[in-house]
Amino acid sequence: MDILSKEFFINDAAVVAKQLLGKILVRKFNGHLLSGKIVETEAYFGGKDPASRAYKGYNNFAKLMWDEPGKVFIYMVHANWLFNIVTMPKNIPSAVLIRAIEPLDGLDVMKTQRKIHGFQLTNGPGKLTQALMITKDFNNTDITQDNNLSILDNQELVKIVSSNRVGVTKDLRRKLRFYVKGSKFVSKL
DNA sequence: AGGAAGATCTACT
DNA sequence: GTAGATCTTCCTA
Repeated sequence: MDILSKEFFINDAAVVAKQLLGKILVRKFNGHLLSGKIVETEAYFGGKDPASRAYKGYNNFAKLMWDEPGKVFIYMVHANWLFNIVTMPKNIPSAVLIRAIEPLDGLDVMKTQRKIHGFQLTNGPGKLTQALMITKDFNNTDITQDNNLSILDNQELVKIVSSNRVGVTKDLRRKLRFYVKGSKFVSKL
């Protein structure tokens, strides 16, 4: 399986969000290999999107959304790191939020990272960053390069369900949340 | 210095 | 299932 190329992310955020479902997120950490299948994503745009960090125009905080496709964009919300990947060519603000993965490798390591026990390992944007040790340190790194964080292509076909985004009151008309149908690892049905 | 940020957990009905 | 308190960092005043 190959690492997703930069071209993969030069596309509409909603398109990339859908295509990311079923792909494998890989995190190398301290000699361990942690991986999981992406089962839930959300698309975020720029000025037209009230729920986006880029809504109010260019600012220091969300400036990475204007950066090159494939860049990692991490921000803290309510004591949780949220993991985004920038899409679209440079200077067009847009990104995909990874909301949930299905754990594949390194389950035991993930469990020790997460504070609480049980099966709720990676079924939420803040939970998967905890489990995979993704922090602000990854901001601005290129996910299309071979480093400690990358996404592998996967031929597996998944059934995609779209819905409204989670936790967003001022949402757009479009359905911008996507998840794998039937997966038990999504944050919410 | 203050506030806002669209998540998580716990405790309840 | 839902609701409310609280978590931590960064930006802007």
